[in-house]
Amino acid sequence: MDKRGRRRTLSEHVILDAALALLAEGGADAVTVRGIAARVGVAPNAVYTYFPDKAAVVRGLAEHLLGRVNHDRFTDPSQPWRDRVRALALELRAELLAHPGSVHLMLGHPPDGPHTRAVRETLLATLADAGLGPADAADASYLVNVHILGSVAFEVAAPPGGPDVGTTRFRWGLDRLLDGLAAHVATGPPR
Amino acid sequence: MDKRGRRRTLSEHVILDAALALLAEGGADAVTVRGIAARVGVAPNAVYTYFPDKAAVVRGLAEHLLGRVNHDRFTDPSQPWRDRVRALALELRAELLAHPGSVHLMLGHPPDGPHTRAVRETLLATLADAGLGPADAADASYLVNVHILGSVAFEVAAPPGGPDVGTTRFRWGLDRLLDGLAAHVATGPPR
DNA sequence: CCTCAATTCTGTACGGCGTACAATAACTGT
DNA sequence: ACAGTTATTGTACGCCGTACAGAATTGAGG
Repeated sequence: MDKRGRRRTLSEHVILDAALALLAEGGADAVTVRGIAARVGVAPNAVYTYFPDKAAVVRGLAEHLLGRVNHDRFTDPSQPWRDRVRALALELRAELLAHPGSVHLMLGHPPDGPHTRAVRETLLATLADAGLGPADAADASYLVNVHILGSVAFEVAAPPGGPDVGTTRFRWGLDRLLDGLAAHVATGPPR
Repeated sequence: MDKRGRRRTLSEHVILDAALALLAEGGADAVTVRGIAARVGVAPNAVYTYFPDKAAVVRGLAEHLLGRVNHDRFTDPSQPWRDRVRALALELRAELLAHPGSVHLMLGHPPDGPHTRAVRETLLATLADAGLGPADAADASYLVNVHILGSVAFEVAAPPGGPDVGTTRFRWGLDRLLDGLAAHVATGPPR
C-alpha cells in the first residue's frame, strides 16, 4: 500500500464536524462548502477530495447525526413494544430538533448509510415484536418515520406557541398512532 | 387613488403562474427569481415590484396551490367524518404530489394565507364533528397535516418501488391514524 | 395642451454560491 | 537525487438573490 503524496490536513470527519458546527450556528442555509472550507482553513475545493459534491456532504452529515442515537437501548425485549417505539421516536425527535435545519437536509437528501439502516431495522424489529407481520411492520415503520420527520419539520418551520406544546403534540399524535397500530394487531391483518 | 405611472406588464398572478410552471418543469430548485423573470420576458428585479423577496413569492405559490382544493366537498355532514377526512387528505396529497417540490417549499416557508387557513378550518370542523373537543381537534388536525406533508416529502425524496406503493402506504398509515382517533373519541378525553 | 408627479420596469453591480480545470506543493518509495 | 503520487491551491465560470439609480411611460391638474 502506497502512502505517497502530500500529507493530509483534512478528513471526512473534520469536514462533517465543521458542517455540523455551521448547522448548529446558522441553520441549514449556513451549511455551505465555502463555509466549511473557511472554518477548517482550507480552499473551498479541497472539500471535493473527500466528497464528490455538496449533496454527498449533506448526506454524510445526516448519517453523522443518526449515528448519535444508541439503538441498543431500544431493543430490550423485556420492555413493552409501545414504550420502546415511544422512546426511540422521542430520542430521534430530540436529536433532529437539537440541530435545526437537519430535517430539511434529510428531507432534501434522504440518507441511506449504515446508521440510517440500523435505525430503520431497530424500529422494524420492535414493530415485529408487537405482533405485526413483515408487510405491516414495514408500513408501520414508514408511518412512524413520517410522523417523526414531519413533526420536526413542522416544528422548526412554525414553532408552536408555548414552550413544550411541540412535545405535547408530538406525543399526543404518536399515542393515537400507536393506538391505531395496537388495534390493528388485535384485529389481525385486514380481512 | 392615483392611477398614474407606467402601464403594468406584470401582476402577482402571472408571476405565480410562471413560478408554478417552473416548479412543474424542474422541481423546487428551478423556482428562481431570474427564471420567473425570464419566463415572462422581464428584467429579474421587476419581480420585486410585486413581492418583497423570493420567500414571499414562494409563500404565494404555496397559497396558490392550496387554493386549488375545493373544501366545500368535504363539509357535507351527511357523510361519515372518516370518509371526509380521508378524502381531504387524499386530495391534498394528490395536489402536492402533482407539483414535486411544492412540499419542500411549504416546509421551508409555511404559508398562512386565507386558503391555508380555510383548509385548516375545514379539517378542524370535520374533526369536531367526529366528537373531539376543541383541544383534541387541534392536535388531531396537526397530526393529519403532519402525516400528509411528511408522507409527500418522504415520497418525493425517495420514490418507493412499485407504482402505487406510495398511495398504499399513505392510506394504510392514515387508516391506523384514524383508528387511533376514533378510539380516542370512544374512550373520551384522557382521564 | 403641457407639465409634473407617480409608478413600473431596466441597467448595472455586488457578494455569495457550487464546482470544473490546471498548476503546485509535499510527501514516499526507488 | 529522482520520479511518481497525491492533497491542496489558484483561478475562473455561470448561477443565484437583490440593492440602487435612472429611464420610460402614464394619468392628473393647471
